[in-house]
Amino acid sequence: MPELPEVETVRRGLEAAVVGKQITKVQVPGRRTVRRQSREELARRLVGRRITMAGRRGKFLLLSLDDDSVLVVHLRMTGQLLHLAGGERPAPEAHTHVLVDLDDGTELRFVDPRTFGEWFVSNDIDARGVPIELAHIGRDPLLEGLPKALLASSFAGRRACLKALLTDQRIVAGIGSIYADEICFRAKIRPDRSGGSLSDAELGSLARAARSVLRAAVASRGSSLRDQRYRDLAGSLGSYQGRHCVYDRAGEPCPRCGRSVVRLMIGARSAYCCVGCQS
DNA sequence: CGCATATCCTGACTGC
DNA sequence: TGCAGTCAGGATATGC
Repeated sequence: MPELPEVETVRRGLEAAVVGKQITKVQVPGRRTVRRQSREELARRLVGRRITMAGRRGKFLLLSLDDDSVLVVHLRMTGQLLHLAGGERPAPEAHTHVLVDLDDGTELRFVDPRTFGEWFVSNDIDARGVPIELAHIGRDPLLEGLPKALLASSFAGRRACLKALLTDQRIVAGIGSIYADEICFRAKIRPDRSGGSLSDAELGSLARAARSVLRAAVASRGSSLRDQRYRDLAGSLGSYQGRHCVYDRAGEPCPRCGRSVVRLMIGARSAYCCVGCQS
């Protein structure tokens, strides 16, 4: 659910709130959030470190530390990273799996009901500052752009449907279900088309649509759905949901042609589109 | 290799 | 009102 625009909004919040701060205490009550190392090891590697940079690659948050390691955080479906002001110490809400105290008296909390989210500390960082655990992640459309040629070479000969390819993080990093549907709508292409069937012009439209949808969504601080699960660091909702043209709008009129938006099933997953103006 | 499917998990919602 | 069933969809493991 948190996709590139939501994660970028959290990253910007982290940049303002925690960069330059030192970690003084780490508690990991959750059993599932830290999986690649022990909870004790994660805590040991964080305490005493200063946060030097807040980065992002696709849907992964990257907090660089002053010993050249990187704290990697992925929100997955329901993860929330919250920053509590100094002195503000309410009892942790349910499903709070990690608590990090900072030297300015503020605190970071990770809340994640479905426990799919993940934290780990990596020591193996490549020349771009990306942990080797994320080496398989593809191009980030905001950081590195999304040229038509990349889509053309990645989609050529592929039978898999466009939505599956757009959400394949090895090709393009950061697009999930919401933005895949919105990007396909803007590009006027059905999400159930096979990747290999797209024309050169359609690949161009898709690349342009991806850039403009993602940029607009970042400007609106991401999308908070009906469950209001996605919130930024301060707990505020995004507003891009008000601009969704098709996602979760089955039965409502297409804003472009007026025909009813439909929900397709691609595998076991939903895809929303307008069959009137997407082909 | 490509592609589809199952899996992890909780909470919101639906229908009886 | 309660309760079973369904859906949500991130990434990864598996089966073919």
